[in-house]
Amino acid sequence: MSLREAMLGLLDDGPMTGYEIKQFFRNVIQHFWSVSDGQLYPTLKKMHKDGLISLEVVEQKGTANKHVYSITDKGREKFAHWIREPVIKFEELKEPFVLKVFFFSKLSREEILEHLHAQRELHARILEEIRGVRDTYEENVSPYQRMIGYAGILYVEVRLLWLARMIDLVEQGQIETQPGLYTEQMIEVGKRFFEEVFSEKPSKEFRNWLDKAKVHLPFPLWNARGDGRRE
Amino acid sequence: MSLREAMLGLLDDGPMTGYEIKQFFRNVIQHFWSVSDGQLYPTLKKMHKDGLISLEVVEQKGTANKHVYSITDKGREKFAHWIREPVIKFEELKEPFVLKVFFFSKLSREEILEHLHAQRELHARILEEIRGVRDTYEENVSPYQRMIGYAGILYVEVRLLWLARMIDLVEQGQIETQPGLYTEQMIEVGKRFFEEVFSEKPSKEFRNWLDKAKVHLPFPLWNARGDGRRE
DNA sequence: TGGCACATGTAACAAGTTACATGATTTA
DNA sequence: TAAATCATGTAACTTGTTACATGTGCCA
Repeated sequence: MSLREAMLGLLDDGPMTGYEIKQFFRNVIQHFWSVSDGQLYPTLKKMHKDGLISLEVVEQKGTANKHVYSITDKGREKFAHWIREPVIKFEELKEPFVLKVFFFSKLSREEILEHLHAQRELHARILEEIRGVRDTYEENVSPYQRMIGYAGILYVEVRLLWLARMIDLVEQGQIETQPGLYTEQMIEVGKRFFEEVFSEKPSKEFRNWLDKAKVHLPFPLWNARGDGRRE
Repeated sequence: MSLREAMLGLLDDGPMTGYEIKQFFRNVIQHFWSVSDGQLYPTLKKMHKDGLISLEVVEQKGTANKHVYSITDKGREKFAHWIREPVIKFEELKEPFVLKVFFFSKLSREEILEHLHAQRELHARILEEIRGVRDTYEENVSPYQRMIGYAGILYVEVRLLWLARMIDLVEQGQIETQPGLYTEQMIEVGKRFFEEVFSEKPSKEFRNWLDKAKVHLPFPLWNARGDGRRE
């Protein structure tokens, strides 16, 4: 559980109520890390019981009393230890959608396209939302936190690219759905796709295809200015 | 839980023992989806109890008896329903390492670099392993399964790029670690980095930087042939 | 007058990890 | 002779989800 550590990190900058923490998760790190009430409040309670945070109840008229939590020395120590612990585990691509792709050969072309289009629309929507969050909070976060926002956008764009390419292949009938079928052509097509993504000079056809697929590169993210220079 | 569905999908192609399923997870989809014994065997047992799979015990001398499972009509129906269900949930970046980056402003430059270098080495190692798996199994999987392999490589490469860039910024002192500090310079630097990643013509300096950072673009993955054409 | 913002929770369940347990055969 | 492979599991625990519960004040 890193939720405990995430909350300790927030409380390290000053006292907060559960509701305020909840709002932070909902507004600022929405698509990167969400928490349910059913996890948040019991976790705070347990952290209090364990002496990681202290509690001050602020009486309110009309609505439930505010529970203002502050980090304790023990909590600060726990956080300091956690943040320095090396990360040795690789995060897997353990996503239900990817698992469905794994078994796509069991579906018809129409069913596959339905899945792919729905997934593309989902990601396009999320991308807009992430950009909105970035625009709203960009000036209030640390440079590292900004790097996470950029990474999120980059990941979603890469996913959109992958989806758009699969849609294209399926629509053109270049992926055969017979189980276990292996076509030389498919490998060629797949290799060339990934070859172009990061190539120095993507071909004109590839750029046209990107437009057609509605993948917007270069993105609004970096407001391409075309001067081609770096720091 | 999609483990149940993953196993139904495998058993749909023929009977397997728990051990064989375990080997499949370990060898073929290692870095994409791993399972522990403590989850695999009890899940199979529960699926059998629920009538999704049937069991035939094959007696063995010397070692534990083999439990050969086959999919039932009920299981096939369940799988057919699951694979057609639309995916409406966006997968979050809920990774402990990313959370640590979120709080990097609480660490010293040296501690940050230690984290970043360790993470880069981890990902470089995983990339080699994924490539090894791909080379071994490429000809035995469906085109869709191959697309997942490519996606995995692409994701790890993007992560490596992100890490290399952060290392560079921190080493050059372009990210200040004072909490909450906001520098115009940092935003410029960050924007330009992401501008170049997908640009039509990355600058020579950027390409040199990629070499220095040991991010191999174009990668061995697509064995760039330089003819610049598409199908 | 219906819903949203505020503010906190519980209970039941599902999913997943870790450590432990057994025991023969094969390979280094 | 140590350890890896084959082959199965249990028990305790952690983490996370979903649905439900309570109640005021404010805005359209």
